[in-house]
Amino acid sequence: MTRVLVVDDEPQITRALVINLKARKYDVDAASDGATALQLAAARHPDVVVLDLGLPDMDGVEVIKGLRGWTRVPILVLSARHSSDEKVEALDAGADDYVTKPFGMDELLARLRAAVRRAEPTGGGEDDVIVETAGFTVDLAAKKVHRDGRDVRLTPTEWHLLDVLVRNTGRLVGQKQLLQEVWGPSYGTETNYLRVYMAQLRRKLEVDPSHPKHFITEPGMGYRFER
Amino acid sequence: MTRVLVVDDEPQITRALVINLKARKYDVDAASDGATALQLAAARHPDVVVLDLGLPDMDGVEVIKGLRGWTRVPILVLSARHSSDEKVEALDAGADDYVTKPFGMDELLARLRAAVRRAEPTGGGEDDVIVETAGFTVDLAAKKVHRDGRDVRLTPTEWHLLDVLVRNTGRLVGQKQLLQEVWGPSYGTETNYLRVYMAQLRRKLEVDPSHPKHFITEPGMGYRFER
DNA sequence: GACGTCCTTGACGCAACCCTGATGCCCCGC
DNA sequence: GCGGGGCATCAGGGTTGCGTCAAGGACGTC
Repeated sequence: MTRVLVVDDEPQITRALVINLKARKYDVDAASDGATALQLAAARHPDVVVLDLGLPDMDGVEVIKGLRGWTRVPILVLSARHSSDEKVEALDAGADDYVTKPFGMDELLARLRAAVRRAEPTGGGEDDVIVETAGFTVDLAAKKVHRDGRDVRLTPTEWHLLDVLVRNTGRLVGQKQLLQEVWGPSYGTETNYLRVYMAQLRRKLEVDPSHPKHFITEPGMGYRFER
Repeated sequence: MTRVLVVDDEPQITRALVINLKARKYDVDAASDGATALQLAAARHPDVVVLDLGLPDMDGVEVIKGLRGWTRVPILVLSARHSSDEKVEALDAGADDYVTKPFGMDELLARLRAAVRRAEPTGGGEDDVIVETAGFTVDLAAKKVHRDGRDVRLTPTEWHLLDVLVRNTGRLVGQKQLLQEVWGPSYGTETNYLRVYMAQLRRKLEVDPSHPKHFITEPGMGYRFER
C-alpha cells in the first residue's frame, strides 16, 4: 500500500486530504508542523509527501531541504502563494511538483499518482532483485531470505539494514549513511546499533558468524556486503 | 549536456523556449507536430520532453502514450486548457508535470530542472570512478583497492591520504595541504605523520616499497601520486 | 492482563589503529 | 671530510572502536 505523509497546518485541508486519500486506499500519516513532519518521515518512510509551505514552526523550504538530506521521496508542494519566485525556490530545493491553492482534488490526486509512478522501480524489470551468495539467497522485492532450504526470519530493522547493504553490494557503506538510512536522519553516531544488528545479521546468515565472509567490517569507516 | 525535446505548434512559443534553453546550455531539439516529435524522441533520446497538447496532427495524450510505450523520459506538458479533466488525463497517461499557458519562463525552467533531477541515476547506481596503475586498482567510491587479484585493506587514515593524493593525480600536493586535509585544519607541521603513513601506503601498494613508482616524495615540498 | 517480539542500552574483553620516539640513511652545504 | 636536515623504517604504548552478551522497556497480540 502506498504511504502518504500530509503536512499542513490548516485542519480542514488536512482533513479533506486524509479522507480522500484513505478512500482511495492510501495509507496516510499527517503532521501540522515541520518538526513533526521530518520526524514522521524518518519514522514511517512514506512513498510520497504532500507539503504545505506555510507552516507555523519553520519555512517549508527548510522542510524540503531536511528531507532531501537523506531521501529522494517525491515531495508535492502545496501553497497559497502564486509567485514565480516561491515556486522556483521550492522546486530547486528539491520539490517534485508545486500546486497552488485553491486546488482541485482530482488534479492533486493525479499529480500524486504521477509522482508515485515515477518513483517506482524502473519498469524495465531487468534489475535482479535476487542476490545469491555461497551461503544464502536474498530476494529484496519479496522480502525473503533463503538459507539451507529454509526461510530465514528477519526483523524490520534487520531487513532495512540488509536492504541498504545489498543494494550497495561490493561498496563500502559508511556508518553514518547506514544509521541515517535505517534509523533516520537524526542519527549518525550511534554505532552501537550497527554493532548489535550486524551481529544479528551475521548470526542469521553467515556460516561462521565470528568469521564473516559477506558482512565485512571496515574499522572506523563502515560495512560492506560481498557476495 | 542535457538534451531537451520541445514540441509545440506555435512558432513563437517554440522560439522563446529554444532561446531560453540554449542560453542555459541545454541541447535542444524542436518539433511542431506529434509524428515528428515521436520520431525525434526515438532518434535523439532526449533527457526531458516539453510537450504542448494542442498539436495539429494528433492528440497530445496519444503522443504521451506513444512515448511511454518504450521510454520513461520525463514529460512536461504544456497546455492552454485549464480544465481539471485534461490535466488528469494527461498525467495518468504518463506525463510528469502539467503547466498551463500562459506560463512564467522561470517556473517552467524550474519544473524542467526538477524533472531532470528526478531522472538522474539513483543513489544505488554503479557510476564508480576507478583509477588504475600498473600494480593496483583504486575505486574511490566503493573504497576498494585491488592488487594481484586480492583486495587490500586500508585503515581510515590511509584511505583519507590516498583519497587526497589520487584526486590530485600527477600534481604535487604540499605537506601542509595533506596534513590539513587528512588530520584537520589545526595541523600543518607534523610531517612525521606523513612519513609514517606514506610508508604504510607504499608497503601495501607498491611493488617495491623502498623504490616507489607511484607515491613519489618531493623533498621539502610534499608528495605526488603518479599512475 | 500475560506473553512474546523487537528495539534500545550498558558493560566487558579484545583487537586494531594512531601516535610517538628512536635509529639509520641519503643528500646537500659547509 | 664533516655535519645537519629531511626522510624511511621499526617497534612500543595508549586510545579508540568492535564484537558479544544480557537486561530493561516499548509495543502489539491473544
